[in-house]
Amino acid sequence: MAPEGQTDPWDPLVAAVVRGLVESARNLGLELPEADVRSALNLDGGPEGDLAFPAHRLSAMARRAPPEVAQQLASGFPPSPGVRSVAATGAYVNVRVDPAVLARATLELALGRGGAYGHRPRAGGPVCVEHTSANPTGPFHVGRVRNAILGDTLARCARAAGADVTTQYYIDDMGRQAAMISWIWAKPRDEWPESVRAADEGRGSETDKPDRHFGRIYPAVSAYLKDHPDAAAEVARVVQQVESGTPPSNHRQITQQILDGMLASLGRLGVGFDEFVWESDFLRDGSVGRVLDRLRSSPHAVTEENGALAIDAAAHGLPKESTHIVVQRGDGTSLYVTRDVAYHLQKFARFERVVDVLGQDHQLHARTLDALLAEIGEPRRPEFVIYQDITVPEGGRMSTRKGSAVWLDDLLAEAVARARTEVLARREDLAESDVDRIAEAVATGAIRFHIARVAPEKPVVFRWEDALSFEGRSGPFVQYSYARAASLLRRGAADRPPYPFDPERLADPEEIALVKVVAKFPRIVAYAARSAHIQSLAGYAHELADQFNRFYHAVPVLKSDVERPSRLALVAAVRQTLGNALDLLGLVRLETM
RNA sequence: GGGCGCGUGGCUCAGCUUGGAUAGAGCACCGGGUUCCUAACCCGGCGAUCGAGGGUUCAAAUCCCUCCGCGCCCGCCA
Repeated sequence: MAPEGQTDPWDPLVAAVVRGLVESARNLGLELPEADVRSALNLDGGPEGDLAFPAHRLSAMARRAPPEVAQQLASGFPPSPGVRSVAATGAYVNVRVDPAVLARATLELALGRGGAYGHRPRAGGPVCVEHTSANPTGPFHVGRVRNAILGDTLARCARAAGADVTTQYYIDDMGRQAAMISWIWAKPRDEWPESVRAADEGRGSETDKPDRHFGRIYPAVSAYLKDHPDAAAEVARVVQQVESGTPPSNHRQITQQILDGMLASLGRLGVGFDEFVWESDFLRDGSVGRVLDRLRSSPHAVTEENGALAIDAAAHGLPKESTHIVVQRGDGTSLYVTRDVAYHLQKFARFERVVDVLGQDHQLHARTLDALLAEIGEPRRPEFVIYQDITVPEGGRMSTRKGSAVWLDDLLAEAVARARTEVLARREDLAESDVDRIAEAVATGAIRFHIARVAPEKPVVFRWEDALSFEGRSGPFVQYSYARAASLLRRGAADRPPYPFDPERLADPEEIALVKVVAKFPRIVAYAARSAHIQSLAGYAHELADQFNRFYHAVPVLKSDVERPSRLALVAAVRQTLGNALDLLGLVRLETM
C-alpha cells in the first residue's frame, strides 16, 4: 500500500530523482539545494523521458558545456528505487521511471482513496468565496453565468485542496431596480399601467418563473417611470424606506422570489450557495454607519458643499481621475462601495481568506474597495478573481436593454432538446425518464465545460454552435468516456474490486500513457486551486478522457486473458479519477449514456 | 486621455504562474476504421514567421519596453 499520508503517486519517485541528482552533482563538486533541483525538474518530462532536468544552469556553475554536465550527471546518478534509466540527451538529463512502480502507486492511490483521490487533507483557516451576486431583478443571461461557473468551480477546487470553504451570494436589495420590483408588485395587477400589463402577456406559461416574469415587464416599468414623475417618486420613496431600515413589508419576499427563480436555473448547472448575505442588513445593523465614522476621521476625508462625504485617496494607487471617492450622498444615504466595505469587514472577521469573483467591469470598484479598506486601517484585502465578458457576435456585452442577452434558461432548453435528439438516436432501450435525465446532464455538462475550459481573462464571444458542442473538447465527451469506463466495469462484474492487479501486466504503451495521465491528477487539482486557472482542470479532464479512449481502442479489457484483472483495475482507476474531475467541474457523472 | 484585459493554424482555445529540447488540442477540410468491451469514439493527413518591433538571456509564445488592433471601466448607479 501507498505510504500513509501520501496523496500524489509521483511524490516518492520525484523525491528519489531529486536526491539522485543532488548526489550526482555533489560528485561534480557542486552543492545544490534540493528545492532548486526540484523546481528545475520538469515533471511533464520530454521527448526522451518521464522526468527531465535541464543542465544549463549547472553548466554555468561548473564552467563546462551543458551536454558534458548532463552526461556526468547521468553517469554519476546512483541506483534509485523506481528509476529505470538515466541518460543524457544534449543538455538534458532524462529519467525514465519504472512504469510498474508508477502504475502500482497510482492505482493504489486512485482506488484506495477513491473520491478523495486528488484531494488533500483539510488545512488552513476558513475561506470565503463570494461569487455570482447578480442583482435579483431578472433571469440570468449567459454573461452572468460565467461568474457562477467560475466561482463554483473555484470553490470546489479549493475544497479539494483542503480549504474550509463557504460560498456566499451577496443580494442587492437596495438598488432602484429592487425598489421598482416591490413598487409594481405591491399594486394589484389591474392597477398596473397598461404598457406593463401588455408586457406581462404570456405569464403563466410553462417556462414562467418569477425571474423571467419580472425580466419581461422590467423594460416596460422602466419606460413608464421615465414619463411618469409621480410613479418615479413613489419608487424613490421605496429606495428611501429601504435605506432607513423600514422597507415595504413585502420587499424582501419579492426579491427572494425572483432570486429563487434565478437560483433554480443555476441549480440545474450544479451551482449552489452556502450562505446568502443581504446588503440592506449592513445598514440595519449599523455597520455602514461605523464605516462612515471611521472614514470621516480619515485625514483624506472631505465634506462637499451639499454635505456629501468623500475620500481623496490619491495615495492608494488608483488611476488618475478616480481618486475622489464619494462614500455618502449629500442627502445622507449610503453608497454601494461603502456598504461593500462593511460587508468585507464582516468577511474578514470570519474568514482567513476572502475571494471575490468579479466581472472586469467591477475592476475599478475592486480597487476602490481596496483603497477604502486601507483608509480605515484594515490591513487585509480580498483576493479578486476577475473575468472578462461574454459578448455577442454583433459586438458588445449581453444587454437586457438592447435585447442582446441570451438567457440561460433558453440556452438550457435548446441544449436539452439537442441532447435528447442525440440520446434517442443512440439508445432505443431507455425509459423516458432516463432519456430526460441523461439529456439534462449532457446539456448542462456541455454548458459548464464550455465556459470552464476558457481562461477567465479571455474575452468570449457567445456562439450557439460552440456552446452546444457535444464532441471533442467538450463536457459530453468527458461524460461519455466516464460512462464507457463504468460500462466496462459493469460488464466485467465477475471481477469485483479490489482488483488483484499486477502492475507488470500494464506494459502496453497506451496503458503506460494512461497511468501517467491518472497519476498527474493531484498535481492538476493543486495547481487549479492555487492559481484559479480552472481551465487547466477542464483541459485535464479532456486529456484523461482522450487517453482512455485511445487505450480503449488499442487493447481489449474484458476479452483479455492474464491482463484482465489489471486492466479492470486501471479502468476502475480511470473511472474514479474521471469522476472526481467531473465532480470538481460540476458535471454530472453518467453511468450510462 | 487614464486604468485593466486580450491578440497563438481558416475558426475556437490550451500552453505564459516557475523561460528550457521538433508550440499542443478541438472544430472545419481530406483519407481510413464497427462480424469484437457504447462510433458522443479511434487512426492518418492538411494547416502557425505565437499581432509588430526592440531588449534581457546560453535559451523567449512565456520576462521587460515601445507601438498597433480589439474589449471593458473611468456616476453623489449597482
